[in-house]
Amino acid sequence: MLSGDIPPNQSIYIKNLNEKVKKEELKRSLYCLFSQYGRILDVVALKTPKLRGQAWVVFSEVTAASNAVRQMQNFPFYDKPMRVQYAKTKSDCVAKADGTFVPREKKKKQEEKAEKKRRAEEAQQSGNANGRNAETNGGPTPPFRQGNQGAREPEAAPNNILFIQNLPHQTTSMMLQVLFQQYPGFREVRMIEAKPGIAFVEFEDDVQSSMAMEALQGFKITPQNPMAIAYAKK
DNA sequence: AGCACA
Repeated sequence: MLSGDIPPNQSIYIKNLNEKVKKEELKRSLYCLFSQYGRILDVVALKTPKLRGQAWVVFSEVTAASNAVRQMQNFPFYDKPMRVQYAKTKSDCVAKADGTFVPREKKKKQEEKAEKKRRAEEAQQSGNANGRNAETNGGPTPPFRQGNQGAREPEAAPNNILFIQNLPHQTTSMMLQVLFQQYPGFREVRMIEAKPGIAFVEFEDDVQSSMAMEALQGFKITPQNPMAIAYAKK
C-alpha cells in the first residue's frame, strides 16, 4: 500500500509543506483545500523546529480522510507537492468528543503552567478557528445574494476571467490559487492591494472559468464569507 | 525527514 502501513484514521498527516507560509494562513488554506472532502473538525500546525512543514487535518469521517489521502497526494501547494498520509494517532479534538481524552503529562514545567492557565479559562465558549462552523462549509453552497438587493447588477456575460467578492480581508492570492488551481485551465489570481475583499481569477477560456465558478460558488473561507463569484466585466 | 494538539 502506498500510504505505508498506517491504518485509516479520520485525521490526516501532511508533510512537505512550504515552511515559509505563516501558520495562520497555512491552516486557513488547508482548511479551504480539504473542506471539499467533508466536514473538518480541526486543523493543527505548529512552527516548532520539530514540527514545521507538517500539519494535521481532522475530518469528522474516516471516508473523507481516505478520499483526501488518495486525491490530494502530491497536490502542488505553495509550490511544493504535499505528501498526505493517515495520522498515526487519534487527534485530541476527537478524543475530547468521544470522552477518551486524557491530558498528557510528559511535558516540562513551563508548559504545564501554560496549560493550567488555559484550564482556568475553560468556562468560556467553545469552538476554534475552523472547528464547529465547518458543518456550514461541507461544500459549496448556493449562489450568494445579499447586501445591495435593490440595485442588482445584471449578470455579466461569460468571461474567462472571474470576479470574486466577499472575501475575508486576510485572503491572499496564494490561498485563492490553492482553491482555483484545482480546476483545469487555471491561469492566475490577481488581487489589488488597495481593494481588499475582491479578486480576479483568470482561466484559459470561459468554459473552464464557468466550471470553477460552479464548483466554488458560495465557498466559505470563513463561515461569514461565502464567495460571490461572477464573470468579470469585459 | 520530521506524528501533535500553546
